[in-house]
Amino acid sequence: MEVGYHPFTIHQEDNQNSPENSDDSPATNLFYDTKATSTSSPKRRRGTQKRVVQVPIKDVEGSRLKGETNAPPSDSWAWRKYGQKPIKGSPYPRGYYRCSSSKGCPARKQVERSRTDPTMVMVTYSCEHNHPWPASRNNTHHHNARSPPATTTEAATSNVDDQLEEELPTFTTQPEAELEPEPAPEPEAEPEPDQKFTSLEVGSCGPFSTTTDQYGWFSDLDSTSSTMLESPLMGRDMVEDNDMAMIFSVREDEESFFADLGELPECTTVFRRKEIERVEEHRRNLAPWCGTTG
DNA sequence: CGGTTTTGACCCGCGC
DNA sequence: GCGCGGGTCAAAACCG
Repeated sequence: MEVGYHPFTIHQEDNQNSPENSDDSPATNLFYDTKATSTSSPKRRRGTQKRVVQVPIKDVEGSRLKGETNAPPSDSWAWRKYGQKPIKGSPYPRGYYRCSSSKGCPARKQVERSRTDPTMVMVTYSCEHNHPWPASRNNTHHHNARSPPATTTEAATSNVDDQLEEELPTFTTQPEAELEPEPAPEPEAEPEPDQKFTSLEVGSCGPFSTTTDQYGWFSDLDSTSSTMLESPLMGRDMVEDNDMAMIFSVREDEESFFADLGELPECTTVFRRKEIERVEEHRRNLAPWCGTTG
């Protein structure tokens, strides 16, 4: 990775968004459901959680994938590409990646360049509910068998990760409260963490983790943003408490981006760090979103 | 040699 | 029922 996700926006989405809205409609873009998927189709995994991150392409360009239009933004996990598909209406293909950090890890991500803003890349992380993500490579570089991230763009991670590690999240997401109350045990989702991972914190759920440590992916992100946006749009049914449904980190210069979104402003709340800390403390009492092994 | 990427085929859900 | 589109599989190629 080059610089992690610097300016970024984070969304949560239902597992099955309208393809048409997958990335190019800002208004819809900012509204993503977090309901776990409940279809029975093997393709539509049950209880999957999704998070969408919008990453400026410039942060990604450094990673030159051979002719790759969607250089997958690097994060602290190892991903292996298992497919690529042209997306209707988009000049850019969508890349499908699966977590290679541990065996049987159901974590996936999709990388696709934004249609409306080719300078942005939409990264959709998905994880089965209650499935523990492998520990962020942030904390585990040394464990990985293939020392240098064998995958795509993650080659030059170390420095940035270390850097980011220091400015740990002053913000957090709040997914768990919105999740269906059912424990939803998913035996099949139980990963057999690779041996090499057994000594790691497998409890954290990667991009879906929720404590400072567990905010694995957030810790990968630059948290220099001074403004957080909450999107109550997640829906009350999913947000049973007053907890934040979601927090977007937005650089000031990106606020203009949101200003363009007609519906957004009226349904967003600006959070300051203090606010974030408060919420974060609150949310610590909540059950982890993607669950822990325990 | 092992892991990753590429890419066409296949499967499935959804809309008509 | 059919076609379309998205997501996944799997074999071959590629790479370190």
